[in-house]
Order: sequence, then structure tokens, then C-alpha cells
Amino acid sequence: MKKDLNYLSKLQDYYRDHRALPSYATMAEVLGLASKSAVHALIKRLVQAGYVSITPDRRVAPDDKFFERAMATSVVRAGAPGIADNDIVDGIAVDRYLIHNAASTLLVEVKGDSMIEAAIVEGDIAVIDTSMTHKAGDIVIAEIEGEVTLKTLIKEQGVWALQPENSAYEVIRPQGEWRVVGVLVGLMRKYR
Amino acid sequence: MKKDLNYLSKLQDYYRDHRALPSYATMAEVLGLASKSAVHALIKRLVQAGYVSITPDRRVAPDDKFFERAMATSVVRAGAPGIADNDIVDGIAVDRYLIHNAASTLLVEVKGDSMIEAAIVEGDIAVIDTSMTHKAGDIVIAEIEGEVTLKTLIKEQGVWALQPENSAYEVIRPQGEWRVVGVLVGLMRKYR
DNA sequence: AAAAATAAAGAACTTTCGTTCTGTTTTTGT
DNA sequence: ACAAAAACAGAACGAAAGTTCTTTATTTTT
Repeated sequence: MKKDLNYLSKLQDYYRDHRALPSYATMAEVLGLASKSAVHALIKRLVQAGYVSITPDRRVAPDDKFFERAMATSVVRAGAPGIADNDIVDGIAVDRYLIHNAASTLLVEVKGDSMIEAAIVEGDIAVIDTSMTHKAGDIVIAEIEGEVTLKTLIKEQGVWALQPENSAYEVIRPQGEWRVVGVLVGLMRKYR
Repeated sequence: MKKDLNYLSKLQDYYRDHRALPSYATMAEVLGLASKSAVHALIKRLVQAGYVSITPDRRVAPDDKFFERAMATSVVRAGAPGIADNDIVDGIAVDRYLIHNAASTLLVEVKGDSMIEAAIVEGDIAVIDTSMTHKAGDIVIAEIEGEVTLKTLIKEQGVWALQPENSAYEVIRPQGEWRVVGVLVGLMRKYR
């Protein structure tokens, strides 16, 4: 069991270099084992422990716990109150946090200050899902006569309208052609 | 070429679900292709384009560009059925956009409303770089007597202080032991 | 130290892998 | 619209895949 974590870290190294886990044969090579069956047993244990899982076509893929070590290296003292679990600081995990469906996801940079009371400011990147059905209360990207805008979708007496989250702006009640491009599902912002 | 990006996004979806890319046979299944040779040709093109690469034991692994998401400009042509293609300016990799150095990055969930005027609200995930040197004006995570807090770092007559971005709160002038854990470099938020 | 449990080696086996080739269909460019 | 180019289907093939089983080493427990 103790030794397994040693094997695991070698697999983590391999994964970091290649973004994929290899076959049992090359795993044996990487781990210094002489037989595939030993690897087979090892993987069985790692699956049991939740570090890796097996894909439908029998490939070994990293599971949630697989990424834990990457964070253990961060210098900050562990157990600090309020500090979130670190195992999310992995590229894939961050990506997964914000994006549900790659094919229907669109990133749009926010312009203006019309959503400032919703804590959305100029320069923010809005993560938009274009496949999601919208409902009242959602923040959406709408296209009105060729203009694209980010607003809160509301319903006034059964009629859709777009509400800025800034008391200096008026509610938009589209007259002509308009449509909802997608629903806001995430937001990201960069400092410095 | 146009269709390849469609295939790519299906592979991205598969990767999201399994954290690994499958064999050519199941790729064909996922992509709706009837032959492995078509997949073989597709992968060749995707390697050429830098989306994926081949591991030493001939597995398909995601490359840098694989994690990029479509970034649209804020203006869309009127009457277009979707965001027009030439409005897609570039790809952004979400992880690399927010995280520079995974080893020194920390994610902290924001509690309270003390930074609301900086458009940071409860539930937001703050991306913190612990290796970066802090300077006045930075938003930082500070640890004061065991408590962790997110505030703007300021200097008052040569003395460091922590300023909430909420006029209802007072400036914090730490007396005892305290330190800056890291500097805010990014922010992410999830809706729905 | 002996016994029991676990880990690794090694060989054998079936399935599936990626590759290649040829021929057909679809798309693209003029 | 036609010709050229690219994309796809389908079959065939050797290499490599994961699995299983038996035997030997190594660790752990008593």
C-alpha cells in the first residue's frame, strides 16, 4: 500500500508529460516492473482506492484523487481555514468547473458597466452555453438587431424583457427581431 | 477543415467525461464515423493542427490547443443564425488564462460581502498566486491571527493595511502576527 | 520463526489495437 | 458544371492490448 503511492507518483509524472496514461506494458517499464500482470494488479488497487478509473474501452484514466499530489506541493500551509480544497488546481479541473459542454460553449468578453450590480464588470470573460434553455432570472447573451448584449432575462406580464443590473440603465423591451444566444453559466476575470 | 472542429468538440466532450481519449474504434463510434481509417486520417489532421499528439505508445493525447475555447467578439452580424465564424477571434485555454503556475496557485472560495464593490461576491473562487510579490493596490489573501481574508492591500504612511471594498467595513490595520498568503490573479464564478 | 497474506514474474490466450491499402463518395475550386 | 482534391468506407494484417492462471518472492502477522 505504501509502495503503491510511489508507483502512483510515477504515473502522475508520466501523465504530466503526456496528458495521458500509457498501456500496461509501458507502465511496467515506467514503474520498473517486469510483468504486465503486476501492473494489472496495481491498477486494480488504484481503482479501488479511487485514484484512477477504467474507461469503457479499458483504458486507464485519472480519477479525482489522482490530482491531489500536484497541490500538496504548494507551499502554503495546509489546513488554513477557508482555503478550498486544492485538488481543483489542475488545468482540467478548472476547465471542467466552468464548462459543461465544450461544443456549445462560447466565451464572450464583457463590455460596459450595465451589469455592475451583478458583480460583472468590463473585461470579464463570460462563459456562455448556447444549448441551454433560458428561463426568467437567467443572465443571458441576447442579440437585438445585430447588437449583442449581456442582461438579465425577465418576464413582464408574460413578455420577455432584458434588465440591466445597473440602476442607471433602463429595462430593454425588444420590439423587432431578437433572440437569446445563450445562457451565462460562468465568469472569469484576470488580475494583473 | 470546418468539420474537423466539430469532431474535435466531440472528442473534447469525451475527454471531459473520461479524462482520456479513446481508441480509434470507439472514436469512430463517438464521432459517427463508420471506419477506423477515417478516424486515423482525422487524427493525423488534428496532430498537424496541434490539437492532439501521439504518445510513445501510440495513444492519442490532448495537446495545448485541445483545451482552447472559442472566444467571440462582442458584436455579431445581424440576421446571422449563430455567432458568425469570423467573429471567433481566438481560442482561449481556460486553465492557462487563469493559472500561470499550478504549483504556486491556490483556490479560495470567497465568503462574505466585504469585496462587493470590487465586483467580488460570496461564492466566487479566487485564484491566488502564492509566489508573486505583493504591492500596494493588489488584492491579496492575508492571514491574520489564523483568519484568512481577501482584501485590497494598501499602504498608510508606510504601514501596510487591508482595505475592504465595501464602504460598510473599516480598514483593517493588523497589530499582531499577519502575512500575505498570495496575490489575487484571477477569479471565477459559476452560475446555475 | 513459522504461517498467512500480499506482490511480482512469467507464459499463454483472445481480443482489440493502429496501420495500410483500394475503391467510393463527398466536398472544394475554378 | 466539371475536374481535382479531400474525406470516408471497408477489409485485411501484424503487433500490441488487457486478462487469466500458475508459480515464485516478498511482506506482514501471529
